[in-house]
Amino acid sequence: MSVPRAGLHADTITAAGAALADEIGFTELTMGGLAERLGVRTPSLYKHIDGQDDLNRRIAALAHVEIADAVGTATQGRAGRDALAAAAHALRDFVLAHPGRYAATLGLTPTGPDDPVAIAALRGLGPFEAVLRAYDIAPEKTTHALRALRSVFHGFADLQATGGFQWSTDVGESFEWLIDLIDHGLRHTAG
Amino acid sequence: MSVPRAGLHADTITAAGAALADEIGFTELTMGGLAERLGVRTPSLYKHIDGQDDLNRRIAALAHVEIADAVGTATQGRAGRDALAAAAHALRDFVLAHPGRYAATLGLTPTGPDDPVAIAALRGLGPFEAVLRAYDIAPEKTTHALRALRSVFHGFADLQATGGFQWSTDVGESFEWLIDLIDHGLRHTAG
DNA sequence: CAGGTCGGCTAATGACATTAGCTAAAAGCT
DNA sequence: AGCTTTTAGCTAATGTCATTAGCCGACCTG
Repeated sequence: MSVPRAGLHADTITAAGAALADEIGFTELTMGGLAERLGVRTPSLYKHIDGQDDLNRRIAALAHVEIADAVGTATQGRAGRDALAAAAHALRDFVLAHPGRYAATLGLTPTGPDDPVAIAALRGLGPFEAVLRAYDIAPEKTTHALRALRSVFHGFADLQATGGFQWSTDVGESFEWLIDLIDHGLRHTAG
Repeated sequence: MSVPRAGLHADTITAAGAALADEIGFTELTMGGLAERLGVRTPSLYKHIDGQDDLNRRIAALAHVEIADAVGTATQGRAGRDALAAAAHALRDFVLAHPGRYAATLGLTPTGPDDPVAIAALRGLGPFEAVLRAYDIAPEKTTHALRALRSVFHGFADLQATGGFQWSTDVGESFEWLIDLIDHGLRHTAG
């Protein structure tokens, strides 16, 4: 029986899993479905990844890195409200374009400081830190501001992605309003 | 064979499911585990609820109602920054005390306008609307402000519940700082 | 081309949700 | 009380999924 090799690798599998999750939803992602997508039998995946939890964490880490890249490039050469808006839009666009891999980042408890997910998540903070630099935030308050930014944008992106906004008023307009809210807040809470 | 009835009801099952989810985590909640907790065989649950998805939605609806109650009572007789802080703390306390049922509210797409989950979620907005009343928000901007509040507090609560804050600075302090940020933002974005 | 590693495979197991169909407990009626 | 009807438990069976064990040929190295 001839069984030519498929040339799989952990990264290929992760990328395919992320893409499939974007298509059918993260919760619908199964090992069997992913294997089929890759033209391979389910157990073959276990030669490269350690099971579904490992796959989920790899997808989450990938998403964190991609988000960091997107927000980073979006804010290049911008400052203040400009940078804030660019970062917010980049994150929101990412979530709308890739709801599956974004969902993978939620509800994951890091296993430890050396967890790839934790590392990627930390790296993802860099661009947001850069956005804050243009505001007059006391150094010891930077952590608070960082957490605030993360909360706000993830909260909005998440609620939109999961259909939390049922009523009719334009969501994009609400998003702009939220950016103004944060911009004003950052200016006046700096002290 | 004598089989005395257990006296189950959809509401009892929902309550037990919510409690169990708080203990072991929402994603670990299974029909079998819940049945065992209730001293009953798994298929018996199907006489009262329509399966796991139905159970999840019932738990989510319960959580929405409970959150609305908690935030509502917490903000009674308060206004402005006081009310804002009370609402934020009530929500955060709820999420920390009941992570399982809170998780049930996330990632659920409402099936329609008559979905109990959607109705409960809408009712959950009332208390937040009340908080906004003390701020000088133009009526046509109320929706934006409401969405902003929801995004901010859910974002923070969620990140904390799922361990998104890995580093050391006191989270409670960050929370107070966030409340100030929103308070200032609401005052200065009102126009 | 001989040998070893390793990536595919089939087969088996076990957890889980769900459905079908039985039976006895409760509830209602005369 | 006795009879009937409804219904809430049950056992048994099915199907989906993740995971493990173990085989065997493909590829690399000499």
